[in-house]
Amino acid sequence: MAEQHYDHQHTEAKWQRAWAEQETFCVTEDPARPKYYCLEMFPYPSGRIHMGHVRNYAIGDVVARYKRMRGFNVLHPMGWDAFGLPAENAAIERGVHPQIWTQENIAYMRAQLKRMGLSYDWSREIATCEPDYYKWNQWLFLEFYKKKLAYKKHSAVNWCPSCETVLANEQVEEGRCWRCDSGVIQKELEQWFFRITQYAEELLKGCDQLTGWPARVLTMQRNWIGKSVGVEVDFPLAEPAPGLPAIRIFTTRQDTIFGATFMSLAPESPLVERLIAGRPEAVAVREFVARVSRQEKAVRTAADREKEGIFTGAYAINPFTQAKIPIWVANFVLYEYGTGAIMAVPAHDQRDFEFATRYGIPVRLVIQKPDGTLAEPLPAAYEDEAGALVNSAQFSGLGVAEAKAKLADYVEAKGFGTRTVNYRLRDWGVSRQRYWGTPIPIIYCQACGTVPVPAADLPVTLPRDVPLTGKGSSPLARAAQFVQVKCPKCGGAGRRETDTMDTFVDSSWYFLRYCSPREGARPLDPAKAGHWMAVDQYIGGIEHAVLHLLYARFFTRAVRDLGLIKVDEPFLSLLTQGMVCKETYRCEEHGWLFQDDLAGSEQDGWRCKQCGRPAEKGRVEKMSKSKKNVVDPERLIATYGADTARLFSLFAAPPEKDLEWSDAGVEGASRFLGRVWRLVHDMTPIIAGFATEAPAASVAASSRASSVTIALRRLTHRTIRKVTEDIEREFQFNTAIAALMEFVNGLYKFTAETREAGKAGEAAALREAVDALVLLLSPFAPHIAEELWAATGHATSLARERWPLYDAALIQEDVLTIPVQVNGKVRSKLSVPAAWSKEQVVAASQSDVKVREWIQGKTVKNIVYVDKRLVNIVVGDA
RNA sequence: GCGAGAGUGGCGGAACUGGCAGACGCGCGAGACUUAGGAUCUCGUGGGAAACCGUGGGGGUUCGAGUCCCUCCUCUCGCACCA
Repeated sequence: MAEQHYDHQHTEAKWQRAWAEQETFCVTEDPARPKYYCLEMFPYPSGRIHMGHVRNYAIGDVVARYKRMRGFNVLHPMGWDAFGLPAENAAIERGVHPQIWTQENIAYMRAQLKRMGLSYDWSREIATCEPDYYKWNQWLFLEFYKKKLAYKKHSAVNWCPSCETVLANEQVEEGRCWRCDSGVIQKELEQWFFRITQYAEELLKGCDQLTGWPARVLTMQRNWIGKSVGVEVDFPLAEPAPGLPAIRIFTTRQDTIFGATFMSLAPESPLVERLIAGRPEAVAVREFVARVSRQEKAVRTAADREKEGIFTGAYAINPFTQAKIPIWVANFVLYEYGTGAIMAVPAHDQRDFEFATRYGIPVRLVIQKPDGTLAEPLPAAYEDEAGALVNSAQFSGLGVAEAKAKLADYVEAKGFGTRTVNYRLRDWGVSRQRYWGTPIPIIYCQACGTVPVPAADLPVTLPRDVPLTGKGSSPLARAAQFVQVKCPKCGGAGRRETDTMDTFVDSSWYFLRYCSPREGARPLDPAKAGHWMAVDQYIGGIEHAVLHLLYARFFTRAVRDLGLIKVDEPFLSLLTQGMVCKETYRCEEHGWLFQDDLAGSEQDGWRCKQCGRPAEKGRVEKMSKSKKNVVDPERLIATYGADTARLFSLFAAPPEKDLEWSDAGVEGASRFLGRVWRLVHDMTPIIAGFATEAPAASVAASSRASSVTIALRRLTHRTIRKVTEDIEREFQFNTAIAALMEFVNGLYKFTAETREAGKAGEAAALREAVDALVLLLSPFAPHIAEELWAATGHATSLARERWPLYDAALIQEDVLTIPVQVNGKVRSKLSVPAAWSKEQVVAASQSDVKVREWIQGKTVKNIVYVDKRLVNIVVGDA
């Protein structure tokens, strides 16, 4: 028999080879066709792909293949986010050079991705650790430096006192060093920054344009940028210090300024020292400041951290009440935000309230609730903005919103201060004291100072042999050959910057590089980037909702302002796929257990293979090595094939929701493909005589409109519509695949009947159905689809075929089933011609035997008719 | 605490604008073909003996509510001293 068993290994390898040899998915700019840029977040080459990758890239590949079939010229590239810490750890732990380790991983993972049958243009592959790529990181850095978008300043870094090293944020786990578990402290270092805050307002406003992004990602971006509109106000000192007549604060609640009964400074503020100099309080205050800044990050940032502070001995004057108010230092005031000093209004700010209560500072009510029920002493701060001002001189009686405006006017008119906007977004610190990253292209010269490496000297390549110990600061600092350099300006002795760039820099513009990946003179070819950008559909994990996406949006604007591209936003539409999860198992003796470490069964209970104790079934959690609930895609693909792996991960849940792993679900996906395989091969002899071209025409020509033909064609065209709409509507692949399953179930019924009849018209309609099935299946399971396409007599690759279109006329039913309700409960179902009018359907429903039982002896009060859908007869007692 | 999202059969999940709840898959049951089948094909499968009851609980709007409104509960994910 022709069908035999479906051999996925052979078939998948065969088509992967064919696609590669024919360069099926290589693209160039084509003015004749609309472009479509489909992009999935590129992976870190950690060694092997995981199920999250499978899902991410399966989703992206369906989009790319579907859009291609819809006539778009699709750019679908892939590459490697290849710089990063794990490579350095491998070097420290196993003595493998990061470059070797990375290259080997890339080679392995590339082969894995190829085995998934993903329709990438591999000729555009990039790896960020290659000098050809990171050269342009450096080039962009220098352009930013020219525009003062890159600058250097002192800043606090995470420091592990035991390892004596700087830690990246992601190496700090709950305030502790990931390696030795010591408490991480903050240490001041000179670091490079990108001035992302210059674009804060634009990045915020841009969110409104991103209609193709999930609302929650936009919310997270907006919150991260954190715009606050308020005023800065000077509070004069009661006894001005030399050169320090006043302390400037920032507030968004200027309406409460009459309630400011003290001030608080951040412990880090340099003003503290100037205020306490020569006072008896100085010693105690210094001690307090030292204690707070010595505190570990985890302790300092804990949510329930107790508010504490110390009085400086100095007083300020509230410019509105003229009251003399004490100046404190408080642990909860942030030096980095606003002016590092606040006016404290205990009646209307919970933090100030707690502080005031603890230290016996007066609480002054200045906003009264609309119902007037607030009375002193307050049990807690009233922070709500509903209400009116009281105890606020000429401003008393104003509503909060109005008072904010009037007080801001007043502050400006009197010269007390100015309206100000603050963002919680901070400039992006890009210096990393690591080896495996892009060297920052800067030289320090005794005579000339900070000197950028001339563009002609790029790239500054990473020296190959550098001892990596994980101790101390930048590894590059120990590479004398690298550090010692002539100053490009004066030729004198210079010293290279030894920090490397944050790897987020690499991923902030890689999507631009894909447009012209081998461009040698610039980071990108403006004509090509102009053609392809922006990315039409970006797909990746929600974990990048803030940082990566925000940095990429910033880079896009910065590169735009260098004149290289024209777009403002990099990603028009964003799909954040859910996590891949699986149940966990735990043994009280041996901890988390792999599936393979379990004995027993679901019914009889699971046991630990090692000790025989019962294994407790835990909750469904994100697949992770630590929980031992991972599934290796390689095994999955080897056993079931890439098509099954893809189909399962697309069918089990909608893309943006979490997906729960299920062995049975994989079986189901595999079984479905087997069903398709057998069905199509069963039909091949029947449909062989019918042209592969224009099946619809041959159906029409030979059809004598038998009921079988009509029903078959209706099923075919309904399926085309359903699958198309589900893909177009938010990529609902799970329901699209369900529709294909229904199609196949339906076709199985037709084959039995049709083989009996064997009429020409029906065979032609079957040809149409089978062709449609294979085409509709192809984005999801491309290998088996190609094989079936060829088996049914087609000479060309499916990948270049057009997506089928449905004929609306064929979808129409001629007989409808209308449920008839009595008082909202279904009592009967009517089969009526689709052409019937309301009156005809209503009349038929009232004469229906089953309906009559329910309306007999009752008064018909109302009849609701929903066109072509339902009748509801409302009756009451006679 | 604040913000967002979600609670539907034994399980994963369907149900676009209010209109037959449970598509599709898994699991389970029955049958067919078989030396055999954990393969394949067909049929059935929310609960209940039934009237009826069923989309986290309670209330409301409506001829009609999984869907809209109010309220409460639970879970998940973000942000958590940003003045």
